[in-house]
Amino acid sequence: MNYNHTEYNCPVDVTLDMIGGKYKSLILWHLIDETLRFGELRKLIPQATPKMLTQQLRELEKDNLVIRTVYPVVPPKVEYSLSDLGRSIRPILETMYDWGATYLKDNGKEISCSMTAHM
Amino acid sequence: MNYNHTEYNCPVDVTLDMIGGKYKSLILWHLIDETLRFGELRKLIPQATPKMLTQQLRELEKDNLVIRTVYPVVPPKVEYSLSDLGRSIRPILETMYDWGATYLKDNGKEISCSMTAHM
DNA sequence: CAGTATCCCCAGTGATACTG
DNA sequence: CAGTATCACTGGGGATACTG
Repeated sequence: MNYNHTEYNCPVDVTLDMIGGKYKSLILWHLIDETLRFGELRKLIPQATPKMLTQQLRELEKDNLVIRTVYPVVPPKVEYSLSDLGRSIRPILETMYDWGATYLKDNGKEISCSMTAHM
Repeated sequence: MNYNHTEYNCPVDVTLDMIGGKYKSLILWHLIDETLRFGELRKLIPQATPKMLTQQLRELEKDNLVIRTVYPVVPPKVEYSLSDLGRSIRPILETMYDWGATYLKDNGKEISCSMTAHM
C-alpha cells in the first residue's frame, strides 16, 4: 500500500517513518510536557544543525504530530508543542526507552538521557 | 553516550537503531512465531534484494535479536528464528502496528500487512 | 539454496555563511 | 531570533551477475 507519496509494506513502517527520522524521537520527547522555542530545542539538541532541526520539525508538523505557533513580534518568536496525535505517541516512546535502557544495562552500559527527567 | 561504535543520545535511539533499519521490523514480525529459511523470507519480502536481506539479517544476528542456524547439508539450509531478546521486541512492534493502523484509518487509508495474520 | 561481489547513483546530512 | 541558501560529500541502497 502507499500513502503520502511513500510505499509502505506495513503499518509499522508508517509509524517508523513518522518517528524514526533523525532527532525526531528526541524532539518529540522534549516536547512531551513542555512547549519549547526553536532556540531552546537547539540548546537541548546541539548535535542537530539548524537546517536539520528545521527540516525535522517541518516534517513533524506536516505529519500533524507537532504544532508550530508563530508570534508576529520582533524579534521573531516561534513555539513548538505537541498535537493530540503527537501526545498519543508517548506510550511508544516510553516502551522503546525502557527496552533500550534495559538492553544497555544488561550489556554493562548504564545510561540515560534528558528523557529520564520526564519519567 | 556511545555503544558499539555508535553515538547515542538516548535509549530510544538504541532501540530505533536495532529495529528501525530497512526491512528489519518486517523481518522481525515474520519471525515472531515462525522459523523461516532465507528463501522463505525472500518470498515474504520480495522488495528486499538478497544483498539487503542478508545485510539486515546479519545485523539482527549481531544485535542478538535473531538466531541463524546453518545445517551442513547440500544444498545449503539456513534457518532464522528469534532469540529471547528478539521475542521481547514484540510488544513494541504491536504497539507501533496499532498506532500506524489507527493513523491510516483516521486518514482514510485502511490497510494491513501480513502481520495481521499474527495478531 | 543461500548467499557474495561489483558497480553505481543519489538522497540525506554536515559545514558554513547569510537574512528578514 | 529563527530560520534559509549553497556546496560538498559519503554511504545506504538498488541492479546485476556470479559462486560454493
